[in-house]
Amino acid sequence: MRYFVAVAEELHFGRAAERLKMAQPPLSRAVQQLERRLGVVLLSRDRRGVSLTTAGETMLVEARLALDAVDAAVRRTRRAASAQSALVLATKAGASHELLKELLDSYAARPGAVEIDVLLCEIGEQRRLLRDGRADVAIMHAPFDVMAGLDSAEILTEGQVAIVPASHPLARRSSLTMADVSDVPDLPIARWPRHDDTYPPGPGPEVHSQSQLAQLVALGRTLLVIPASSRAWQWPEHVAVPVLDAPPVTTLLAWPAGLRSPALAELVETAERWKEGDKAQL
Amino acid sequence: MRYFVAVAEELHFGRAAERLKMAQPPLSRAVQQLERRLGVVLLSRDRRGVSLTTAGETMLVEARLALDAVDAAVRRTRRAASAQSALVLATKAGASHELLKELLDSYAARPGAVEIDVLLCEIGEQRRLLRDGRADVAIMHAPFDVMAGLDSAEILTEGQVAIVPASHPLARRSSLTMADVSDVPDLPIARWPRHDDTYPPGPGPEVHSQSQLAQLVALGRTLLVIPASSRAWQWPEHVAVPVLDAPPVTTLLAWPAGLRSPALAELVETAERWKEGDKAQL
DNA sequence: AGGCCTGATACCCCACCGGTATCACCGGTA
DNA sequence: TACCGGTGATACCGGTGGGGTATCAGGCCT
Repeated sequence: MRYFVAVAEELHFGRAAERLKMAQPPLSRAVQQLERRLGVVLLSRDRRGVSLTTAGETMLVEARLALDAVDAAVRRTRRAASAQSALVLATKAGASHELLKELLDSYAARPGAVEIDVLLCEIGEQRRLLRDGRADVAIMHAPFDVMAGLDSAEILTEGQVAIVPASHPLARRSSLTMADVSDVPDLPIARWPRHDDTYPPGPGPEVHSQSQLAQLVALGRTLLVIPASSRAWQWPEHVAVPVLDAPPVTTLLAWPAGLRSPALAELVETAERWKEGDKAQL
Repeated sequence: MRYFVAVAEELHFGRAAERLKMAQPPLSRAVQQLERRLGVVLLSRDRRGVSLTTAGETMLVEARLALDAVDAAVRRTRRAASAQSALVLATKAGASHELLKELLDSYAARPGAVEIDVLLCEIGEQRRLLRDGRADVAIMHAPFDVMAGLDSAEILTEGQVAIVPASHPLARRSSLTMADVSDVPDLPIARWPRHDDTYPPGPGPEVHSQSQLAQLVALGRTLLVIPASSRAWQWPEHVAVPVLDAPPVTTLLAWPAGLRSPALAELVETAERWKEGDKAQL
């Protein structure tokens, strides 16, 4: 199955074999054997190249899930065996430090607390980390991250702010609307790749990592609308202006549905208690 | 991994080997090898028997998920290859016939409709069927069924009714409350097994299948609170009385998160359109 | 002390996986 | 049209490993 996925991704037996660090003939045979065992043709080998059949497409997505599940089993088991099973929490680099720090501190103060490793990842990568067992729980942001397939607990809901250069006219406003920021010619909003790795059309710069975006913001080349608590990116030469009608962003803890270990349950409970306390402060 | 799960479930190498239709020694070796590869002790072989270590417990749940995912890949791929990929819909035997029939009929009337196989299953079995690929979509009932890990679309929300023998005093009431039905000495509510196969305490009869329950209802030995549309179980000698403060039950379509095939998307859209039409009727 | 039941070990054999060498086929090109 | 580059398939071979049987080691009963 791993072999099939490699071939399906490369659409080329030679390159796939190279990636798998093996020779091409056994790879061909292995895929043929998989097809024979399933009784299904997964790849159509036309002259000049390979393409997926519809069954092959199903197999590709299902096989990825299955392989991730196997990886997850291995990783989580290893983790459960070693050093009193620390939890691994995945979070985007841009997420609020203060929020996370407070949460981790309150959790660490609990009697039965286990160690929590923080795993920084790129945007949109959390799902994958949870699925293949590299992480146990992630900080995510609704409505940006799709929560499908995950259980979650809300931590904080807040408005969003626009980050603009201090010298820009918009910086003098005390508040903005989406209409104000969506079509600023000299500060186009950056474009992220879609799931198929193509970019949506538009004037903004193409970015695929947080650091790229940070760079562009620092240069004053793009405008950013982010949750109010995500202040990590605020340079002195930039100003944060509330965007009144931006959809509120909810920060939440998310974990694979059904995999609520005792340690995780405690963390979630801490978060919920913290949230209550936070509300009381407001 | 399959071997480990068998041993972990039986907690006995001999019986596990028998179940796997193989001899005991290779099974022992295979499990040892898995432990060596993971670098983790999964089973503690004490004198007289086998028990799971904590790492073994994680492995058991993760391995089950992984094996199900592999099964799902095989099943869904096979299905995708054969007969223009029919959808398989899983539903409890007790769910409303009329609702399902209307839904299937409206879907079948659509131009691009594929065939839909209906798979009847026991209560609580739908998750498993979706997970291991025997079904693509299921009819479930919130709040009874936990939707974690699944995407879903609501079809219908309705109140619940109590099914009581026509001769019983409660049958003469035009409506009831939960307090009325929760503590009727001669009609105790049946008890279902929990996930660990033990039964909650209480006076009611223990049941583990729909047919058992149907039998008890027919005998007038238990009282039942079910969604108003689930009339399949209504015998002439029984009466359905609305229970005003019973939590409303929502019937919904559920499918594994993220696996929304085109055919499934059409079915969901049909359901949602049907729901709108239904509202208009009210 | 001896039988039993358990899981582990010893040893054997064949299937299968991976490697190398080579073929069959197609497309482009001179 | 003949050649060549490139692709995936086939032929064959060797070693690992998974499965089998026979047997051992240790704990618990009688």
